[in-house]
Amino acid sequence: MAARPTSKTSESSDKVSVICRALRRAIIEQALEPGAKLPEDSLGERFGVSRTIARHALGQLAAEGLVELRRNRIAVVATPSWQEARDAFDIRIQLERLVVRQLAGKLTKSQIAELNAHVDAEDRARGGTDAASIRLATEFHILLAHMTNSPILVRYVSEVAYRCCLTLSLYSRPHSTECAINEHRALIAALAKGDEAKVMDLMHHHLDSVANRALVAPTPQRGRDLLDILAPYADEVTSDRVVKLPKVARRG
Amino acid sequence: MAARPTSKTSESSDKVSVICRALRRAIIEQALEPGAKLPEDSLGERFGVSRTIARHALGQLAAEGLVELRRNRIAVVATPSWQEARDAFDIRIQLERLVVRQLAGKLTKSQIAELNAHVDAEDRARGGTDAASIRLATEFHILLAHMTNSPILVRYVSEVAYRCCLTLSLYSRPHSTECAINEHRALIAALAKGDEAKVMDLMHHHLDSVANRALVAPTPQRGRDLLDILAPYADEVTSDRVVKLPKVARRG
DNA sequence: CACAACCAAAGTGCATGCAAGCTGGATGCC
DNA sequence: GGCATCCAGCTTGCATGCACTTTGGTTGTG
Repeated sequence: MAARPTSKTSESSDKVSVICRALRRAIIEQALEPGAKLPEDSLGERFGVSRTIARHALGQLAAEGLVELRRNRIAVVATPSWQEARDAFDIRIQLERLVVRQLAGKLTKSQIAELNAHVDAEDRARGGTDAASIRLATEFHILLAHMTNSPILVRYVSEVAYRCCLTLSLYSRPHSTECAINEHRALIAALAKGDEAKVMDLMHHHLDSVANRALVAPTPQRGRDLLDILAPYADEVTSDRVVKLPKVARRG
Repeated sequence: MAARPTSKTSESSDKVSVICRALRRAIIEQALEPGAKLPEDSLGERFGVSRTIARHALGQLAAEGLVELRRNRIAVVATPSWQEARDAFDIRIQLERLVVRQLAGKLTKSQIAELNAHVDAEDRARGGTDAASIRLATEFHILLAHMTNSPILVRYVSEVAYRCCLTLSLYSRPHSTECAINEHRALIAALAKGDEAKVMDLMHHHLDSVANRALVAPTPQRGRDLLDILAPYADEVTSDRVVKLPKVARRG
């Protein structure tokens, strides 16, 4: 039962994982929007490490699908397509059904208290920024996964939840997290009660409505497929002078 | 429509991904057993690259759960516990149910032909080494995942399938892959017929029986928790001189 | 003879340096 | 004026070098 120092499953060294955690959080709080550039030296300078470490961290995040690495190009925060977002949610639903199935009726009193405390925090954050709400809502699900004591499940649920988070910045309108809090409370109650089928259904519908609230329509306004976006404008290109391309300003 | 050169989603550069692929394959073919040491210099020397690249590759594989990285220690091929193996299979079942749900009745003729050809290859490999059989059986599932055209699903199914493969070397007896081939054929037939529920059930039971054939008993004879393994012998330690510790020979 | 401290070899942790590739603006040509 | 070309800079790709940690054998001591 040797106390495993810092290394979970992946997360090689300390400095690398610190940078990973920081970037992950920045991404899910939308401080770093999809498409934001992540040059190695800037990261290294900012975190007080060399490019080698920054590079390694970017590699890890790329493996998680949070950043995109292109050869000889600056790494950018990933920009999932609408379809990928929908797929991510479908996977997440299945994984989290597994989580609650394992947890139903098996939670200790202190665990239930912990969950309730977390939802209270979500409640308090309702007036604050969207970023905090989204992060807390995601962390609720990750907290659940942790309670399964299954490292693999924790890893996959975390990863896919972060990815879903990422899509929220892309396709979601603000203030779509409001009602999720009640659904979280309902989940806790059902978990405590211990009805497997019921709680799996609850989770399923909860995530499904989160997805539906988020992925309002398959119109990736800011999505990556700008060729398709520009298709409607293609006619006018030949006719008149084109308005200045609406190149999104990525950096303030 | 620039042809994306080699980079899929993760897999930063070429050299790194080459090493990753080679190691992955070596691991699932059991050329590298769980616990096998993977020193950075040896890898670098073997693949003709510097430690930097070998290190990066190890980082990626660690992110996939195939190798374990411990600070200041030589990286080793991962040694999942029995419980982790069971969890991996549970996750895999859910993910692959998703795969066949998306695929049921939507496969083209050429895709079905491709699947049949693969199973034929599995059949031919039946006389050969276990390693080849296991690899082909795993690749059948990954091939299915690819046909969903969902990069995320491909990634997760591949990862978890490799992890399951890894556990096969740990807990499975040889020749447990025999009957899987028929189940693969049944899956293809059901997919072609297009009955979603039926095919999901088939996949569920197929993977469940693979898991049951593989994870024969929760007795990790070669598992990592050697403290538990030695527990029964602890009594004798005090009484008589101990026989030479059965330290498993990891390297030929 | 058993045990503890010590030390050299091996291996990782990380930074730096140099070569190669991409980006974007300036230059020259039509 | 419009367009292709070229060049400078920035950024990544990768190897090497040094410091630190672990390891396992050796030596000294009770």
